[in-house]
Amino acid sequence: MDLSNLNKMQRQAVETTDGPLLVLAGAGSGKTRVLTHRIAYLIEEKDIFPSNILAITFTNKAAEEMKKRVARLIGQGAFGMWMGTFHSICLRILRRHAEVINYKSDFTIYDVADQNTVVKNSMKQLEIDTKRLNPKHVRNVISMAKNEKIGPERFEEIHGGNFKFEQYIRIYHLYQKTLKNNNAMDFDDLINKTIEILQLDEEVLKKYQKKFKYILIDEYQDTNFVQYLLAALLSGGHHNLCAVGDGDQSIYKFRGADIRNIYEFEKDFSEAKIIKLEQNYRSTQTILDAANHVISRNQGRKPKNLWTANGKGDQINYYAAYTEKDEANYVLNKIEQYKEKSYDEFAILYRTNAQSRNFEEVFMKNNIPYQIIGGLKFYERMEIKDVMAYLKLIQNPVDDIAFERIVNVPKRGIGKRSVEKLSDYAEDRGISLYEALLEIEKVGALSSRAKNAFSEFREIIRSIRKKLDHLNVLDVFDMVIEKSGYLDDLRLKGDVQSTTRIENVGELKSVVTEFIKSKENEEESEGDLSTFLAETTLQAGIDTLADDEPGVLMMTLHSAKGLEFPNVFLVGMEENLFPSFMSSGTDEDLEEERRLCYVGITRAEKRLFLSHSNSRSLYGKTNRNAPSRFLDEIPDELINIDSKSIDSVSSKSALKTSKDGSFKAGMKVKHKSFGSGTIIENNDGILTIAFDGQGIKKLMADVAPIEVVS
DNA sequence: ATATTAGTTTTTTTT
DNA sequence: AAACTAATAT
Repeated sequence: MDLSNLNKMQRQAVETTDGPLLVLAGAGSGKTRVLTHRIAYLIEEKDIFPSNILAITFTNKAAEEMKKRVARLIGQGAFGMWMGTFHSICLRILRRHAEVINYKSDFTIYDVADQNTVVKNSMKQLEIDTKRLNPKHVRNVISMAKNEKIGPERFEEIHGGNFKFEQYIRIYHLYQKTLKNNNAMDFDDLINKTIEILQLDEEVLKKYQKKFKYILIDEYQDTNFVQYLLAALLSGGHHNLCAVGDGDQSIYKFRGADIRNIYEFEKDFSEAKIIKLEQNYRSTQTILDAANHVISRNQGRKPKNLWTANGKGDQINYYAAYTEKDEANYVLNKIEQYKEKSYDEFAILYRTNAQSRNFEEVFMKNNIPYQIIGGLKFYERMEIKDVMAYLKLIQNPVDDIAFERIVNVPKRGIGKRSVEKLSDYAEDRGISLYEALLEIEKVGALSSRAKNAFSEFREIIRSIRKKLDHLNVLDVFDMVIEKSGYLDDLRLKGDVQSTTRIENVGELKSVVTEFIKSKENEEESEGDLSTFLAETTLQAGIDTLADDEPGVLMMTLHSAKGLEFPNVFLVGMEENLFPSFMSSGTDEDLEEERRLCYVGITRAEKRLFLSHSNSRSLYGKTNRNAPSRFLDEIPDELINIDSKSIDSVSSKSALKTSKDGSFKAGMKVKHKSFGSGTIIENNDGILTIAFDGQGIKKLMADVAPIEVVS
């Protein structure tokens, strides 16, 4: 095993194979390189079977990438090695041992939207007003409890008698019961239930402890309590647990991640060794200096000394935009200025998904290829959720959430009232909606007309389910489309939106086709419907990144974790936006925002561009935000101030005057009451003008009292 | 049962 | 500004 291209610390991290090991890996310090070499080293030098290794990554994409790199190192695939996210690893265990906790192994996974529906339905049943108590908030309370391994009973023990919590307790109980009845698990259950299996069944625990002789966990700073618990359980016999992470990059507190996991690793695992990787290979000295200065403001951190042998490189560019459009144009101009080979050398990182729109518009207008990661994900679109609900119901007929979603989609004359009647019938008998549907004739409350409509729906599902054993996923998909009449209905509507939806359903079909192709060489059970449904539900935004379609990448700072790009734009560096107004409450929240900023800065290899906009619209209102405090935390000498280059506005798309060609961006003008200012944009005769000391106004060119000064 | 309208609510980040 | 919800009309 050739370790000559590793530095001393990296090599130590590879060779310290036994016992608990924490690798504190600063940004860009070659962490993935260490992990892949470590796995290769275990296999080649220590003669460990790949099947005895478990490696947990943060995204499926990272797992795929790492598998490839290990294969390259050892000259063949590491067959039998378990590598994936906590959720996908747990899923594999759950499918095998679901019976231990009285679940059927073909359970459905509920995503956040499904969870919200369950919470809402539960609240309705309990007659709790969803106006007075936000279901999304309740979902979060439940999820946070689960992250701490607190089930409904324990939750009641802790909070019982507390008036404020009475409702949470009742909802949580019903929520969990509903999931069980629907043979479904939410994201948190995947981990919790796996732990339950291991705790309940000594033999299963022993089996996996014996199997996973070496365990590696990446991004350890973003694990939560139950994930820590799982790691501790699995490594219980041998303690060969290698955790890799960086406390300064912990950015998932809102999801239950606990930064203490990494800070207290030594306490949790006795005789743990700690290795620090402090040499950065990614960024220029300038970029690293900026990052170090920003993160040093955090009080609750363990100091470290991240350094690089790279040269100083370019200064960091800073631009104060007038408007969001101006900011987008600035980015566009810089991309054209610095582009070498391909557009994927650039990434635009922002705090919130909504910010992608302005950039998208500018790129579209100028024919620049781009990819947006995350946002409204493919699988969250209405039509995709509809078709998936058909598949889910066929796979798991007791899934009432899926049932209710599609019972009248496309419209077949089954109204709300009829579903309620069916639901009452089912509830009285303690059966699922589908089971009630099977005996629809016996549901007295329904009119014969409603019964007919219901039995039409029943035949769609039943006929496909009957043949399920002989069909592959693609066949099922085709039958769903055909029998449900879903596409026919969309075609009939014929509007633009329906056309897009038809295209999306078509794209889902190619996803199915791809899925079948990718599982050709696997065991039969790996390519079945329940695997397809689970894999798509557990997909991260970044997992959909297409490497073969080079374009400017746009994503949130969260999605950018673990990635690197030659040129990075950190946009929307404004107070209230970044740091977010939601997190300006406590120091702890603010420190997490600062870590997010640190993550953003350290994604950049060569150049970093920081920008903010004087005006920004949110909620249909235009706001003015001060520049982000994080900008002040970067030393001035590292920064080059890009002039408020009016050129950047005028050179491209912004200035195509049609109504009044006499007003151009950059012109100094005078207004009767607002005084002097500069034209930012002339959009079909609507002028955007930055008035000195008066802010930005929009005025009509042909009626406003404006005169050109120069 | 469904289409239309008016009123309301929302965006922080995600497996 | 867009998307969701509830009330009202067809």
